[in-house]
Amino acid sequence: MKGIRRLAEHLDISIGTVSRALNGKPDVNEETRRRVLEAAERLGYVANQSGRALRKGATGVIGFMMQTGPEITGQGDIFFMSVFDGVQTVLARHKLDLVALLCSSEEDPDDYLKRMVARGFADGIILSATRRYDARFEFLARQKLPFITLGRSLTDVGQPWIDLDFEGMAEMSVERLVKAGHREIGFVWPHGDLNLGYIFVERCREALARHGLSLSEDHIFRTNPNEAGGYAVARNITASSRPPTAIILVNETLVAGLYRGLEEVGLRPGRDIAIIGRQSPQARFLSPRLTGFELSLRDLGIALAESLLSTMPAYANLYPQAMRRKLWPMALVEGESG
Amino acid sequence: MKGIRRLAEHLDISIGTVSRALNGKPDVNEETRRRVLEAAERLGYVANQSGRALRKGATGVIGFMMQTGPEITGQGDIFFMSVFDGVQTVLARHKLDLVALLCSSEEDPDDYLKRMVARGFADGIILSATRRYDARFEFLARQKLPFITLGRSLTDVGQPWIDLDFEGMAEMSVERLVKAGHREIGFVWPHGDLNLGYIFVERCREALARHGLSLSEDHIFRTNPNEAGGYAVARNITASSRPPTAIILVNETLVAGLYRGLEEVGLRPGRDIAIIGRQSPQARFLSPRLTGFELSLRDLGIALAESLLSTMPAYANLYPQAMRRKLWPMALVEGESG
DNA sequence: TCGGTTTCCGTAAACGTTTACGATCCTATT
DNA sequence: AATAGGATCGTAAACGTTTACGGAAACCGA
Repeated sequence: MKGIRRLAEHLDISIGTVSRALNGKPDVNEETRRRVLEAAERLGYVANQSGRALRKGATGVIGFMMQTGPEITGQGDIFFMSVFDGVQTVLARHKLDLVALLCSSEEDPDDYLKRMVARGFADGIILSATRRYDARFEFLARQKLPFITLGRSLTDVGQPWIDLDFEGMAEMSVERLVKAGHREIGFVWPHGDLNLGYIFVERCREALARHGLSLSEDHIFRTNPNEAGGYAVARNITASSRPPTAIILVNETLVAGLYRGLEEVGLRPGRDIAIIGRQSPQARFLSPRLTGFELSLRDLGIALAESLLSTMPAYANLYPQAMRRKLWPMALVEGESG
Repeated sequence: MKGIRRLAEHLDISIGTVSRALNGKPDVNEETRRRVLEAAERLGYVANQSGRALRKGATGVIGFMMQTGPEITGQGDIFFMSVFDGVQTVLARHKLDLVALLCSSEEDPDDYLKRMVARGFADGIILSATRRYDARFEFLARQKLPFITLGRSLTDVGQPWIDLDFEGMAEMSVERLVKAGHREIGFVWPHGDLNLGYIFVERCREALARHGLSLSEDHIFRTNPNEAGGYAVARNITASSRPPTAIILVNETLVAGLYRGLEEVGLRPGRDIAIIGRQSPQARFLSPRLTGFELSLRDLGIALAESLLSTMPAYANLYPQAMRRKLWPMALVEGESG
């Protein structure tokens, strides 16, 4: 005898009443409810996930899809750990759990998501690493599964999203560098089809144009979004026919490699070449100190969760004013690098 | 009409046969099986996770428990992404999926694990961030749930484990530094109750003793396992009454902060103070180059998965020779820091 | 031709919950 | 005292699978 049946037998009441008591239904005597809760606590009973999900059609789980593998796509590492923490503080209020759906680098993300959804794993999904065109959006919309994306895409099915304000970052970075006299500005654009790169470069191009400058293609340095990629950029800069005097990094994952590479070719950030990037726990301890954009990852996680819940029928009324779509602001923290 | 019933109706055969066909049972005509598989593919049918788990008592999911939050416990960031990738290559062979069970920094890990297990989430668990005494081991053993730990603990319930060879690292580091003439060696020990710190410091003490040296308590620098923690250590070193001439870091997460801190107090690694740590993607681009220990994270993940499977009745025969307990070797990669 | 196998498939029970429905008892009102 | 209505609980169906069991047809050897 297991599960709720055991608990019911132990208390000598029916399993229906036990279930109602545990789920806070109104039609159960308060004294009985107390007894049930007490016994459940003592026997360590927790409702079996599969049985409950099967009956209710809801799992109580929110999935955060992310890619695994040595070369992380776009955002780095500790980035997610902080966002998760924010998401969870919201989910915990509703007894929802967060799990990371880990798509192997060997599997197609679209296939992976399909499998997870068909399995009925999660009641809601958070998508990251959004691509220029992202079939996952359409798929989830067809499945009528609530989801939110961390990042935009040209594929738009009307779902809520939150994205970092790369537009603002582009404008401010260019503005700052031009004002400091730079005319040859380089842009580091990670390989892959992530949408953020397109947005960023495009807005940089516009900002340059406003000053009568044009963005030449050989000032766009495409590379891998990791330290090795940053290292490679340093070489490419010096090999360039018109070496840029300033570099803007849209990613935060490769700045350490870039620093190292620049040092090896005798360029010191802030003195010989200006660098503007993104702040991160790692970047805080670079030398010379990085000039870059910063944001609260935990708050971002909170906003993501609240927006997602606001699209889920069961929780929508609790978050009436949650933001549906938002460019998440980033603040420039001045260092010595540019 | 949904699920397997829809598929069966569509093919005009019984749901029993459909299920058998999909699950590769022998007693089904090959022609029928082909039709079923083809139709399933075309309609995008995947068995519902809850229904299947309820009936089979198995979920087809392996859980990897990890803590979230801005200060990661012990191992960093990209560390896990690489390990995951290794785990998944093994799991994929058996159509098992890996999910990360994300324990919020606000919740007690023991409680969290209990909830996840009671829910019946996973058929097997991989535990990381093992503590000096870890109640999770006993709990999982009582539940008879297969699990493996990445890390040891004084709590030992006979489960398989794989742990980095901190013993070897301690011995080799001390040996190398003593040979280079160092007599005052400092050790960075992250805050928290992770077991690895105890093992490491103890073995260092023994290695020192072999050379007639003793490890004085004020040469043990306890700090947070992140960059800020490394930064703080630099200050504490100079404030010490007998400043060490060499430092060994058991963690890989704080070396960047330490470098920065040392620079600010005018100490250059490799010239003014020796540093031995752990290699990582980030560390590869430090300057001066770090001397540190390196390992294949992907292979580690593969070994973890194979060992776990070998303890699960359904897969045990496939991995008869999987290692049950293993100190995972690390190789010293010489840099310029020590 | 006939009994015995094999091959294939349908039926129905089970997994652990939740919840609609109805039954029972009690209280209050007329 | 009769009745209405509320409070509380038990019963049983349903969720979507898998699988033990048994039956029907086909096949095979004597």
